Amino acid sequence: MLTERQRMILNAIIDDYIRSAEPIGSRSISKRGDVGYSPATIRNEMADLEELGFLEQPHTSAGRIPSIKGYRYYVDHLVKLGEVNDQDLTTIRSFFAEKMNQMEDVVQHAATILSNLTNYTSIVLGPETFSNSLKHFQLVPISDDTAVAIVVTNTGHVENRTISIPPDMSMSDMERAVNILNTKLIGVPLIRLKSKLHSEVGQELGRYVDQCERLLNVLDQALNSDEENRVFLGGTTNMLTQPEFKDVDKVKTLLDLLDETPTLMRMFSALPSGIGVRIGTENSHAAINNCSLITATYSIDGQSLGTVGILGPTRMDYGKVISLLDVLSKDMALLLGRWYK
Amino acid sequence: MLTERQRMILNAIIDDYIRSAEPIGSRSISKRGDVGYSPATIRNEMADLEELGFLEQPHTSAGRIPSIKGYRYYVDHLVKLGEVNDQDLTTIRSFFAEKMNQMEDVVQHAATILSNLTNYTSIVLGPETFSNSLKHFQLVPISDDTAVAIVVTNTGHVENRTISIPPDMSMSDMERAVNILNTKLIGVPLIRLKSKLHSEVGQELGRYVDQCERLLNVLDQALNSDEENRVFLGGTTNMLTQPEFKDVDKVKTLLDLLDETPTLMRMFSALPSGIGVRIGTENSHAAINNCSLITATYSIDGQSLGTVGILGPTRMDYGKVISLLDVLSKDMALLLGRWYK
DNA sequence: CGTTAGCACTCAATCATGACGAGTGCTAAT
DNA sequence: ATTAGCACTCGTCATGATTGAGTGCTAACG
Repeated sequence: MLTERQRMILNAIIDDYIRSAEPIGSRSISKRGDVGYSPATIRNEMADLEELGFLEQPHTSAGRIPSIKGYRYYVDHLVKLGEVNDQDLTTIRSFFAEKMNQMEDVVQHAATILSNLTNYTSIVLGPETFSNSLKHFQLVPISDDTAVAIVVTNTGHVENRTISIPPDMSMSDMERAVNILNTKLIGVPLIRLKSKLHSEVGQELGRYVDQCERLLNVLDQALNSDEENRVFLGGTTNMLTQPEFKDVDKVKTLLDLLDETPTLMRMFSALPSGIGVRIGTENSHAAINNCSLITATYSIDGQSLGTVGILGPTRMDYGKVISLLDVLSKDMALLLGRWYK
Repeated sequence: MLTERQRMILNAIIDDYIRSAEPIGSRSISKRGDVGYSPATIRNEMADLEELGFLEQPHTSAGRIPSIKGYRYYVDHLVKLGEVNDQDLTTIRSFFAEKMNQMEDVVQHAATILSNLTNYTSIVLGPETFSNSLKHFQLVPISDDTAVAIVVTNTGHVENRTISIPPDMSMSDMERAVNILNTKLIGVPLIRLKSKLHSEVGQELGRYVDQCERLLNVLDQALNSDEENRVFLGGTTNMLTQPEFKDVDKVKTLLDLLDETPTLMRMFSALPSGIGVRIGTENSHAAINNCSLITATYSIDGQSLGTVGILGPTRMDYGKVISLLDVLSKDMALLLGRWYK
C-alpha cells in the first residue's frame, strides 16, 4: 500500500512530531541524517501521504502533522518497541521492592511509577474482586445497635460496613448467625453471595435465629461490594505540561472525566486483553478525542485480573509507553501473586 | 479606625468585586442604590482607603481591588453571615439522608456537597483514628505463609494489612497469640498500641508462643495506621472555572499541592478550633497565596475530631462559605455520632 | 466645610497594518 | 526520477493609533 520511502518519511514525521509538538516541514525531514532526499522530493511524498489520509495540514503554509489514520499506521506497522530504558527498569524494580502490605498499595504504586516515568496520566484498574470467594465473615459489635460487618476474601481483600443491629437481637443469636453464615458461605464467589444468602442460607438461619429477615436485609445491603474503588490514578496533572492542554477548558473536561470513576470503569470494561491502543477519536468518549489510551491487561495463571493504562495526547511516545506497560504489567502480576496463591 | 462611610464603601467594593472579579470603579459604587454619594466623593474615600492599605490599584487608570488587609477587615468586621439558603439546606439534608454504611462515605459526601454548593474546592479531614481504642484484633490466614491482620477500633474503623506468617508457626500458636493480644490490648488507644505491644505483651506472649519475636515485628510494621487516608477532596476542578486560574501553570501548582496529602495534613494540623479563615499570604504555602482557606472543626461531645474546609480564590464568598461550613460541620458531627456513641 | 461637577491625564485593551519567515506547490532543468 | 528555483500562502509578531474606563485635582456649590 505504501512504498518503502513513504513509510520511512511517515515514520520520520511522526517521530519528530512526537518530540516537537509542532508541524513538521519538508526541510527538517530532509536534514535528518537518515533520509537522503531533498526537501522537494519529501514535499511530493508528503502531498501523496496527505492525499492518502495519513497526514494533515493545519493551514496552507504550515508543515504536516499526523492524522489519526497516520498514527494508526505508525502503531500497527512502523513503531519499534525498544527495550525499556535501564534506568527506568531499576526505578520500577526499586519502587516495587518496597514492602507492601496491601494489594491496593501495589496498584497505587504501579500508577505512580507509570506516570512518573512517562509524564502522562496513568489509569490502573486493580484486581477485580467479584470472582473472589468468601474466606471469612464476621460481625464485631461496636455499640448496642451497631456492628461492623467484615468480609475477607480468598485473596485477602477486606471489605467492611457498619450495619444496624435489629433491636431485640441477642448476642447469642448473632453469634449463631455468624457461625451459620461462615459454614454455609465460605468458598462462595462474592458475586453469588447475595442470591445464595437468600435462597439457601435464609431458611437454615430462620430455624435458629429470630429477627432473621431483618438481619438478612441489612447484610444484603452491606454486601454490595464497591467496584468503584478499583480505579487508581497517577499523574493527573502531568497533562497540564503538554502543549495541547494550554487551554484551561480542555483541561477541565479531561480532569472531570478522570474524576468520574464509573465512566472510567465502563471505558476499561471493553478492552482487548494484552496491549490495546486507542487513538484519538477511536476513543468513545468525546473528552479524550485528542488523546490516546494505551492499555495492558495483567493476569495470573492465565486469568486476566485488571488493566494498567496510560492516557496521553495523541502525540504520544507510543514505543516507549507500550514497552513500559508490557514490562510493568508483568512485574505487577508477579507481585500480586503473593495474594493469589 | 475607619469612619462609618469608609466601612460602607469598603464593604460595597468587596461585595462587588467578589461577584465580578474585576477592579471596581468609583462610578459603579456610586450607582448602587445603597450609597448616596457621587463618584468624586467615593474616589476621595477610595484614595484614603488605599493609603490605609485596604485597597490596591492594579494600575493607575483601573478601579480598586481589595488587599489582603482589606479582606481581613471585611471578614473580621463587615461580612454578614446570612442564613444558609433554604435550597442549599435541603440539598445537604437530602444528601445526608442517604443510608451510609461507612464513616468514609459520610466524609466523602460532605466534601462533595461542599464543593457542589460553593463551586470551590473542598478539603475535609476525616475523624482522626489514633485516639480510638482497639476493639477487636484478628488474623485470617489466606495461604500457607500469609495472613490478613484486621484491626477494629471502638468507632468501627477497620484497618487491614497482609502479613507474612513466620515459617514453622503453627495454627494453634497463631490462635493463642491472637487470644492473648485480644485480652491484653482491647481498650488500648491505637497510638499506644505499638509500645504496649513490645513492653507488656511481648513477655506474656513469649511464654506461650514460639517465633514470638518475628510475629511481633510483623505486627509492629502492620500497625502503622495510615493517617493519610483521612484527607478527602471535592470539586478539585472547580478552581478551573475561576478567572484567577486562567493560567495553566497556576492550576498545576495548585492541583499538585492538592495531590500531596502529607502537606495538606500539615496545613490542617495548625488550625484553630471552630471557624478559621486564612486569606492569601496568611497561608503558609506559596501555592495558595492567592487563595483563601476557610475551615471549621467538627466535634462530638466537645472533642474535636476533624476539619471541613473550603479552598477558593481570595475573592471568595466569605459570608456564604462560613455559614455553610458552620451548618455542615454540625450536621456532619450529628451523623458521625452513630459511630461514636 | 463637606460635596460634587468638570477636566486633563493615564493606561490596558483592541484593532488594523505591515514585515517576516516557515513552508508549500509547481515548473523546468538535471 | 530527482532537485533547484520561484511565486505564493498564511500564521506570528511588533508597531502604532484609537478607545474607553477610571483616576486625581481643582474649583464651584449649598
